[in-house]
Amino acid sequence: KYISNMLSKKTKYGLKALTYIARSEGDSPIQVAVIAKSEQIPQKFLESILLTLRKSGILGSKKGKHGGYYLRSEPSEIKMTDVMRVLEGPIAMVPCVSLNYYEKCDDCPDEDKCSVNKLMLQVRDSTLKVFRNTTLADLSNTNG
Amino acid sequence: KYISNMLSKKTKYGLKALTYIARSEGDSPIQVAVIAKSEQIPQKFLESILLTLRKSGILGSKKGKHGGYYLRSEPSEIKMTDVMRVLEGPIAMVPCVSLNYYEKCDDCPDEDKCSVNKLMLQVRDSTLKVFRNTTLADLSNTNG
DNA sequence: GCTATTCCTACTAAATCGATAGGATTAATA
DNA sequence: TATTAATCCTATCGATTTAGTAGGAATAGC
Repeated sequence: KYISNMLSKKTKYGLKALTYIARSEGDSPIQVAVIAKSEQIPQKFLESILLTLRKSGILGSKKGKHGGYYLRSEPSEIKMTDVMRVLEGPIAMVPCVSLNYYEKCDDCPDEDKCSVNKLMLQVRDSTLKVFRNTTLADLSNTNG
Repeated sequence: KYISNMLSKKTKYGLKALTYIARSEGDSPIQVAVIAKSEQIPQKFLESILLTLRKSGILGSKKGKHGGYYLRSEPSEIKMTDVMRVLEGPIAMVPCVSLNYYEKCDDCPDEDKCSVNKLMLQVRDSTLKVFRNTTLADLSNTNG
């Protein structure tokens, strides 16, 4: 078995693109083609990802010539919890411990007695803590 | 999109089965059929899962009549890090932050400058912390 | 009106997941 | 020794998801 890559390419590309935009913050929007080339992301794929981010309200866009994408808030205001939920979906590893998308497991009569539930609750909490404490500003401040 | 269920059924079933075995600790091994029925897991699927756990050394088995599976260590000695690695694979969300299965990302020239890397490193560390601090004994002590 | 850009819909190849099928092997016991 | 009950092994399969690709419509600037 190869390495399981639990983070999808979509999310990875999305994070890289957001970081790129945050670093390029000027007055004019950034074009998909520019990001795609710089970050080595298939352009058409990136288009669809940025579209998702725009629909979720994280990015804004401008059409036509000299168009592109821009951040709708300051990087320091953009939390990873929001970004990850848009790109990757619920943060919980099982629906029965999800804050925003809770669902009962059909195979589990009693959650209080479920060992999986207890374990995954801890994982969710610790992951959430990281995402809540990290903003896009932290990502783009990576120095190099 | 439906709820993303990042934890596979395999892992979920495996954890439940291990918990069941830990709780039933007597002198005789536990049969697949018994666990499958009690935990509502497809028997044939469970067979393959327990086989994996046996091959990894977490479970032992006895063939033939009155055969079955048993733990090879005390529940308090069985760490979730090991169990999760066997069932779900590497704990890291991206190969480039994996302790045991490290691989460089082909699309990433410099890891030190990579924003995704830094974020996922934190997630890995916090998840690892949970798995290191939890043993099968903790799971089976869930009272009910 | 030309051109550069986002926006939208649909399709596809490959991989993975969640099983299922069918039997080989082994051990207890009558 | 024959029967039976269990693990062990290999192969297959349908459904879903992933990671794109294709093709063009809509829009804005010049």
